[in-house]
Amino acid sequence: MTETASRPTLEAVAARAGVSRATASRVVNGGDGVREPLVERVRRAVEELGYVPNQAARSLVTRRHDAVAVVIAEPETRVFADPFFALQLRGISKELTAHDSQLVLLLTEGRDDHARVGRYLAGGHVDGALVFSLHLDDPLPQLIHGAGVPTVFGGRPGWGDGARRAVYVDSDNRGGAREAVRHLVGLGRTRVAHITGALDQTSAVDRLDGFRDVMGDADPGLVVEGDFTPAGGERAMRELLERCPDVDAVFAANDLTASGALRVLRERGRRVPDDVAVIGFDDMLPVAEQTDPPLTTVRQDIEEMGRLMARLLLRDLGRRTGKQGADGGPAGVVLPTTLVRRVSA
Amino acid sequence: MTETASRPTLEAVAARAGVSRATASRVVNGGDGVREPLVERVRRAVEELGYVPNQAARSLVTRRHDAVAVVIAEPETRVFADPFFALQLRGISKELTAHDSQLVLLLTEGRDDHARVGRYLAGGHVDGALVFSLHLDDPLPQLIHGAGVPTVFGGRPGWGDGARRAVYVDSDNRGGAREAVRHLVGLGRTRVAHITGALDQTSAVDRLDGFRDVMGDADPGLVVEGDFTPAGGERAMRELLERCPDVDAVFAANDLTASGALRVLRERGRRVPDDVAVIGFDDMLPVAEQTDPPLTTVRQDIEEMGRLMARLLLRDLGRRTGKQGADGGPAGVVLPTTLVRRVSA
DNA sequence: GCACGCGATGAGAGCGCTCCCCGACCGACG
DNA sequence: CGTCGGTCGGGGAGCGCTCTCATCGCGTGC
Repeated sequence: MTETASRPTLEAVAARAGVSRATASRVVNGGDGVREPLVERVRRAVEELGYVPNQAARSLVTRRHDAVAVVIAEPETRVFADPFFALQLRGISKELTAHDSQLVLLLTEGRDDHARVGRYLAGGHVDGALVFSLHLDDPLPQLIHGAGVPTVFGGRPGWGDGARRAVYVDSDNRGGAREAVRHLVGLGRTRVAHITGALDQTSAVDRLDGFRDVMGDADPGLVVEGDFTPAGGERAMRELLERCPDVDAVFAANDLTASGALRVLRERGRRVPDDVAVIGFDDMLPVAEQTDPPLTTVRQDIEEMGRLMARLLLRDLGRRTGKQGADGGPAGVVLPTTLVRRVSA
Repeated sequence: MTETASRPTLEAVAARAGVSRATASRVVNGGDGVREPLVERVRRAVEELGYVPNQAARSLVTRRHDAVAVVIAEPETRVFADPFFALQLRGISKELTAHDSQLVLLLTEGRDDHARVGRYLAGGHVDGALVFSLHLDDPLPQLIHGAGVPTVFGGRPGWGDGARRAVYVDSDNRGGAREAVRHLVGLGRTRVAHITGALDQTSAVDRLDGFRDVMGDADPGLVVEGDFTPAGGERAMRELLERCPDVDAVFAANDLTASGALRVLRERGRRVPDDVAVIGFDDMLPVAEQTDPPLTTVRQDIEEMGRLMARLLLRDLGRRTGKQGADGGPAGVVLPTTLVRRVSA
């Protein structure tokens, strides 16, 4: 067939259409300012030759790449393997595709990788970056911020001052937590406990804050630290039952934690939701729907988060005439959450 | 700081090091044939200037991109959101990173996207492609095969003839299934059933074949079609219990299916594994470890699959002197599976 | 009917890099 | 000490494209 025989160039298209390279270029790039008959001729030539622009040559002169890096920091098996990132990637991918941008995926684990990512971004291979970094002490966000690449963060970045200027998209962790806890209170529960997530992540901190917004610091014994895993949920639940046997409701930092808690509750003969009501967070379907009983939880629209991140970045890239948007910028966009009532609360 | 002020070029590095552009280039690309003192001078200049090669300019002349596309076809929520792809991506990413290649992620759903992907790959933006396509009738593999881009498939592609020549990496679905079923037989079970996966996917077909390898076609009533979902597993299990109440073992096509089956079994008062032994497939941790009882299952090393795919592709790219490896090539590489014994069988 | 103006087209200069090829320089041998 | 062979460094072309600028042709207004 069409062997690897070097692909046709703009020059070839122009020749076949009987126009100059410049005109052919104009048509390929939208065709403004070229009269209809010529446009038609060029289009046909492109078709017949199977012409595809050489992106490298184009980038060389435009300094644009139509590519965005997605950086996912430290994909420990547990974290990365949950459907979270898959959904975000879907959302991001859809939005980027709609704008003819490519998605360059950068997965990192560990310091060496950080340096590599930093170099890559600073190297100007992509127009911008979407960064997921879960840990408060992760140096990556700062590093990237310093690289001078337009960036949008997924989830509120945890670093002090700079965070204020960073653009990010996050779920309303605090508000969602409040809603969950209020729901429990509305059910008439008085001994409401919270199993936190890994507190080195902003989402865990924010959910804890939401819990406290409603419950205050009344009984510190009702807050137990978890780590977003089922095992952590089990451990925390055991501790909780020991410390406060009269607990009648648990708000778990995520669904996985809740599933662990549920197991302990069942094992100890506590009925859910009769004796103890349980609420999770995430609405991670394979988990939330499969627990026994099905889990009431706070849903966040993960895919939409991804889409929004991409949209924000693309918008920023679009109006990159001057320097940084000096308009004091919209630091963060926070997406609403919704309480999904199933059986457990 | 270092404003966006155009990044330093090779020219600048050469000037600072007091050598020619060509020499600087040689050093940047390995430094063969340049004497030590000069190498050192250039290296320092690179360092001081913070020089990063312009990939576009380089690609323009070398026709290499150091980038590989990963195509994931039809990421329906369910499919894409399971940890499967995340793990494969990890494996792929690690291998690519080790070879200084970038990972361009292409997610598709539907026909339009296919065309887009085809165009992108044919456009020569990447050196090769890693393709995941789950459905037997998916036109994508053929389309890509036709695009003339070096490709490795994830999972045995389902299309007729061409498949024979395609390079792919797969788990030993058939062998794993055999092992699972033999284990059940070894437990003394005589009425062993199989809940299949979605039979438009090669993995489901292969697992069914493995089941038949051991059980023959003895009792066709013991094979029920599922769809890889928990709901499908429930439905199939109900049908099975109705049709063959004396069933004493179930080999489910994957863990999700098994979790659905387990639920029905529990609901019907059948004890697992005492009355009915159950085995899944995948060893998808969040599921297999959380079922009640914990699931015995067939583990496949997903991350390794990804890594292997990347390695195969890179190797192929490396020796791309002539045309396709005319050595009749190693069509497929099949990774072994292992039976993980937990409680359910 | 003629001059002016504006929009459409073509020519050409690079973008930053690699790589070919020639010139120069070094050491060694006669 | 002269000359020849081998090796290393520099000059230059050109990858395919975009974009500026000059040119051309047409329409319009007086």
